[in-house]
Amino acid sequence: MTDPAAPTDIPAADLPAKSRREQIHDVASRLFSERGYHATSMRDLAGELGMQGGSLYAHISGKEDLLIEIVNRAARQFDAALFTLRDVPLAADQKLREAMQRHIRVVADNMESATVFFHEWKHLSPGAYAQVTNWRDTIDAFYRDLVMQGIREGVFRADLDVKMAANLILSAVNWAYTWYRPGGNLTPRDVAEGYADMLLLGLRAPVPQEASS
Amino acid sequence: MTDPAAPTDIPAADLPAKSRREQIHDVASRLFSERGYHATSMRDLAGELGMQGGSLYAHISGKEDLLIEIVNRAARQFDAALFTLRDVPLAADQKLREAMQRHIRVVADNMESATVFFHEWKHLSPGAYAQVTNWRDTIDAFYRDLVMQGIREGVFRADLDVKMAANLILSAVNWAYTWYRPGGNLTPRDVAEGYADMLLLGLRAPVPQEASS
DNA sequence: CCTACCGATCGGTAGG
DNA sequence: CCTACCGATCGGTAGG
Repeated sequence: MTDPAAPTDIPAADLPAKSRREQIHDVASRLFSERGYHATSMRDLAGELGMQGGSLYAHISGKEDLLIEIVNRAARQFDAALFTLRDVPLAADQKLREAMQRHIRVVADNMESATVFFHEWKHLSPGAYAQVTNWRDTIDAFYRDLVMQGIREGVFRADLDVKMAANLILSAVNWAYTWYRPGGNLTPRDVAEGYADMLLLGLRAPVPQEASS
Repeated sequence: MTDPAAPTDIPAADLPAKSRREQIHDVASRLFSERGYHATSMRDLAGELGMQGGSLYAHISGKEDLLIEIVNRAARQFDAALFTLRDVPLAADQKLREAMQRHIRVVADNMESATVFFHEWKHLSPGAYAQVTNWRDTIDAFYRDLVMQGIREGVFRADLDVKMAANLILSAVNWAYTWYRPGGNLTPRDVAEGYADMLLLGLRAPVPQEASS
């Protein structure tokens, strides 16, 4: 009948068998990002997975642990993307391009957990909350160091306010979680390159040099 | 006894008598911004005002009406700040400076309601939700028009992607709600001027023109 | 993973 | 603005 070599009962390559734990994590990311942490009930979550509310507790220890894991995993993705860049010998403008590209890619590839990360971390209990604020400080420091490097090397304007420049860069890459649409016509790379061009060169047209024609 | 002209029993100028309705609105803005809409109970709210949960309903008609009013009031502030600027005859770069200053001022002067606005509008029921998305579109359009004006006038680079430029500007002014601290050493004007300088001129140091000394 | 249940708390109302 | 209450729903557990 059908080709005996056809692997019809093997999961498609893009659908590797996910552990139940992983499925719960994914659905929680989606629901928390769409409705918010407190507006999502454990029964909502269980319903989407075709099980009863109480059954979730065979796989997880509590609602907050789900939030902690989503937030921590997002934080680790940003870490992995940026900190390998710290000591790469690139000029500051090139390093900024690369950092923005990686940063935006993490946001774009994880829109749901990024949204949870930015909106729901305030609802963590003190321990996990403190971890996130510390993490945020290290990301801020990464971009401030990058700006300082650029000034030191003469690649960036000497009169930049380091903190404000870092804030401006962070605004651009973080705010993407509010408007980026993964299926659209802009890749994360397009956004990062466009943003980096505008940030590095400015919006204003260059003053026309007296043309020597 | 005391100077009869001294208005000692008149509320201080900075503490005008606020209606109970207004007090509820203020406390709700604070609690919703700190804890989120769904994590704030009507009893929390009443407790901060020294009353019982049920008593709130003598002044308001429901929890969501509070959220709607906070969000709508914030939207109206942005409107009032930006739309009076639409037809002002300023060059695009100057208009951008002014718009950013006004936009950031609205955020800075209303940190709590701005936070509620950006985080909680998704929890509105369909009618109010649609109003907010429409409003967001008009703000986007304002900045896109501004960028287009600048390109048309030759003030901005001709190769700008209008949508991305508008997004970058919006990122800068909106993200301020996450880090600005009203008591700090930066006024909204400082932030707006610094951001506008960086956006207009770029972070990169000008290429050294062969000095004609 | 289900059934059945726990105490706690929710937004909101009735009647005063 | 309070007391007392409503039905609904919450996160989580026991026992299987």
